Amino acid sequence: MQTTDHDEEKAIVDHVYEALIDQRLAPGTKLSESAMCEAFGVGRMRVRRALLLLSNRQLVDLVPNRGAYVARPTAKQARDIFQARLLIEPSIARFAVEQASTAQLKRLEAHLLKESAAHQSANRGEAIKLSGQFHTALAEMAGNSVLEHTVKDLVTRSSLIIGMFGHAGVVNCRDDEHAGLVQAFRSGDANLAHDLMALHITHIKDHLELNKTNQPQRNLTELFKKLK
Amino acid sequence: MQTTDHDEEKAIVDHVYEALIDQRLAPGTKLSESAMCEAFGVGRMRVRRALLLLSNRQLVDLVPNRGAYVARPTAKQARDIFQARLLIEPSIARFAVEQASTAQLKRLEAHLLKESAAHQSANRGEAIKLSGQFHTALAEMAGNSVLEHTVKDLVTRSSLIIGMFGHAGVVNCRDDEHAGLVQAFRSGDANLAHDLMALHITHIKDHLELNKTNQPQRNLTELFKKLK
DNA sequence: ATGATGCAATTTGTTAACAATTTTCGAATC
DNA sequence: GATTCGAAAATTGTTAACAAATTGCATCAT
Repeated sequence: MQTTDHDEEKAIVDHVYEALIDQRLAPGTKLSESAMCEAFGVGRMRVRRALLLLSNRQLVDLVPNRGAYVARPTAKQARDIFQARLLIEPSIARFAVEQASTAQLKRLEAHLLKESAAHQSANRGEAIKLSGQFHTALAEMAGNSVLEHTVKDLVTRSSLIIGMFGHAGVVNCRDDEHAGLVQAFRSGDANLAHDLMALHITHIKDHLELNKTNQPQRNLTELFKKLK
Repeated sequence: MQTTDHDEEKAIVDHVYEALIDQRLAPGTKLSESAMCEAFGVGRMRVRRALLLLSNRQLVDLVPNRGAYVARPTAKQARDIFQARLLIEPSIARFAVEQASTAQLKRLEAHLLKESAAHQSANRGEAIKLSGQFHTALAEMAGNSVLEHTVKDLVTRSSLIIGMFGHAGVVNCRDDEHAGLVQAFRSGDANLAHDLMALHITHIKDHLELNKTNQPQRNLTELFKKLK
């Protein structure tokens, strides 16, 4: 299978997803065409199409004549997203337990180990990245491509939400809750996995400050840096 | 607020959604750029971007150097889609009952009347259109934009699935089941709406023939093989 | 007829130039 | 010093020409 045309922009989109999950791209960040062209070594058309796809997933705001900006979810959107996650992901966990092969379970265990290590070594960046990937990994294991893509979008947008509404210093997922979920996998208890996931998502949501007046912009931190 | 740039291609995308739900665009239909340009009276770029967005929602297959074709869901995709609908839409129905304003309820009643009329007058095209819209209308009423968009995609893809795997002459939704749902709305019984929706989706799915040998294509090549 | 071959015509993909808008920055003014 | 204005620069949006691939069709040979 030769490299088709769409692979390049798919790669761009995937890289942006990853950067968002890892919280390396903050809400409101401008994604200028020239910068993207340089970053990925691609023509303007490819960048343009990638940005269109990202905006279609509501990860990027495309402002006419002003360019592309990493989306800044509203409190309402945040509530909708977590309501959706609370509806979908517990069942994902259930399906994943029911469908998991031993190889998949093994990979999940390995993932959890890396995640715990990152937490213990206070490697915040790595911890954020791995805890986001935990949820998408489960969605893959459930074996339903529709739910997998939906959850991937929701998890990615959740990273933006945490960037907008999370307290400073608080990591998005507590790894011990992930550990509990993996334990449910080991014992093959689908119902337990379901309930633990529901609890887990509720906890993530409860650590947000959605009622805080719509934070105008968090870019203030960046502005302060520049003032220095 | 003036008409922005993206409105045009958004309009194209919306029109295609509608045509797919109404089953006026069959799976496999070629959507050539020139034809689309003519149909919507826009430049090639707009068409191109609209097709990219549709392919991103898996409603269109973009084949390199060969153009865009209305997607032909596989049996696996069909199962995934209905599993997702069975997971999401009953809760949508519950939320909708809980959130519905009297104005919304009134519109739903009006919709049901039109739907019944279309059924009784054997207006197949109109009946298909309205029964598809019933589900998206409920998703709107639930007040969650994430779930609304997700359901809209799933319902649209379901129309393609019915075009692929449904028996000839069978309409996708039975209007009496929609009537039952509206009755649950009248009585404000959210749990009943939940269960009726679950039943309803199960019925739709059960009327498909997903196990039938993956209808490769009712294309001419397949017919030629059979003639031989 | 059937199938293969090659050339034209069509269709899709890409690039680059051009147009329109916004942003930047400095000078002029108060 | 702050503000306003305007032109230059930078950025985004659009168009059109060009390149590449596929399709259609006529021709030819079997």
